[in-house]
Amino acid sequence: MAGPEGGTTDTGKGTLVSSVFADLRNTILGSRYSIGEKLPSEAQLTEQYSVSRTVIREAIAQLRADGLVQARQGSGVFVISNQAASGPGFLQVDAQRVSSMIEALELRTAIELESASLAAQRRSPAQEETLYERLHEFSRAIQAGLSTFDADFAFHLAIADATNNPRFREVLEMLGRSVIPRTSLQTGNDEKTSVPYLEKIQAEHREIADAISARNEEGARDAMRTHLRGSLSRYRELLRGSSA
Amino acid sequence: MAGPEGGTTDTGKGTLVSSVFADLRNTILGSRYSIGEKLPSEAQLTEQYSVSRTVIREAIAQLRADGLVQARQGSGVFVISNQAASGPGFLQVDAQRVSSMIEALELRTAIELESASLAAQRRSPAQEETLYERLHEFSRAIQAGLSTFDADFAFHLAIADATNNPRFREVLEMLGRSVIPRTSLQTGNDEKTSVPYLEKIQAEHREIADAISARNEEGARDAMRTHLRGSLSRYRELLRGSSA
DNA sequence: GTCAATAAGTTGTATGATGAATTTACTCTA
DNA sequence: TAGAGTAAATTCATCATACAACTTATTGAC
Repeated sequence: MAGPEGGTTDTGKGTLVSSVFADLRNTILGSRYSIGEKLPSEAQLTEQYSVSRTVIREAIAQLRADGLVQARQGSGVFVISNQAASGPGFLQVDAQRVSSMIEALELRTAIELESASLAAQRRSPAQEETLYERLHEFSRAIQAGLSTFDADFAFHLAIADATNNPRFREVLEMLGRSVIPRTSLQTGNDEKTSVPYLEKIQAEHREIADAISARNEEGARDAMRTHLRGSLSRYRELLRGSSA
Repeated sequence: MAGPEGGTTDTGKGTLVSSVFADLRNTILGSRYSIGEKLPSEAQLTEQYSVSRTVIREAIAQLRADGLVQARQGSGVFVISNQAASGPGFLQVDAQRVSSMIEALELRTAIELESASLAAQRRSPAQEETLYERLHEFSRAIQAGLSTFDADFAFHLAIADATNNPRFREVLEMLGRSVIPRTSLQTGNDEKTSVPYLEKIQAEHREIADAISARNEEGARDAMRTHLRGSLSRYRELLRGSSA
């Protein structure tokens, strides 16, 4: 077995297939691939997610069923659409529109407040440990000058897992990474990646983790609210800035 | 029945996976399985189509992406819908399993707490009016001896609308009516439809509406929590009862 | 430069094994 | 006999390996 690390999000509940599927789906819908572009090969994805080829193939089969990709034998898997075949209202966030991001973020706030509270009630020792491990990874990413993007999301997923209710992870994966300040929203982004800024985030994360660890429901909820309120206000600022 | 039968599309075009997928899909959409029915096991399907488990599993993965079936480890693969593209059934709740209902209800609690709070902040006068109208409809349904089912759900949707964030309605619709105690869960249901019980619900609803009307965020949140906590405990009781 | 043969890379399928969750059957007890 | 507890059988989830089929890049001869 290879180590339980790798690219993005793994450890947790739900099936591996659904995790990989959700992640790939978000990646595609988030326009991180352009139409016609080729996905990494199955072998590469196997590495990236640290799962077997079986899992990758089933996830891709689901993407195919959604009409997002098309596989060509001998050649590769290609993106043929980046729009959800959204029928009656799907939770698709338009990462280009700030207002859409704010809507999603409010929704996510709802989920995460309860998530933090439930996690404080129910976390297992193992889940507590995982939480701090994610915290540490975030720290390492800062020091290494790497993107904290995945580490941030992984931390929030770990909280969701600590509720022992797999639905919370599902919704979070569905909403994708819409909370996390993206450089994809052009915003002079220097500030967003500055070390002091990231360390503030890290401190907020620690606050949340500590409250969950102490089984302090109220504290966890409050710390999470503070954390997300920060993101929300930053987005609101963006919205004002762009319309002004 | 070995060999390439089982009905329709086989040899000829495309991959084996797409063949098997198309055939299974047609079978399900053609209502040859009823909702909740179990598909043949992977081993049986392997025999039936004379293909490997890999192919069967990928085909089933696609059916899952289409929201037609749901796989339960250790149990089997079950049909959960026989309608095509009736929405990207993601957060499909298995109404047959009480545990699944509880999971969904916890999720819904998260949404509705925030929803009530935001509604208290932002409701327009028109939305306030709508809220009381729904309340009234619920009342009328009780007196008429009709089902309060739709009225109940409509009330909650009205709150979601009062947040002025359309996502809240989307999620609520997605989760469906899973909060509302269903007679579909066999439960001697007489109690559930009794007038005193319904009037208690109605009183709780009024409490919520009043708090939103008064722009009392905390109050709205608390009233909603009380309301949903009731449903949750009723389900928990069911769970204990059925396992005993 | 052209073209055919070859090599390397990628998806499609098959097979066997192990783990985890659930259901069913059975045994033992009171 | 009834019931509880356990053992065994099912069934999906995942991993690992192997080979076939197809595409693309490379090579070598002319």
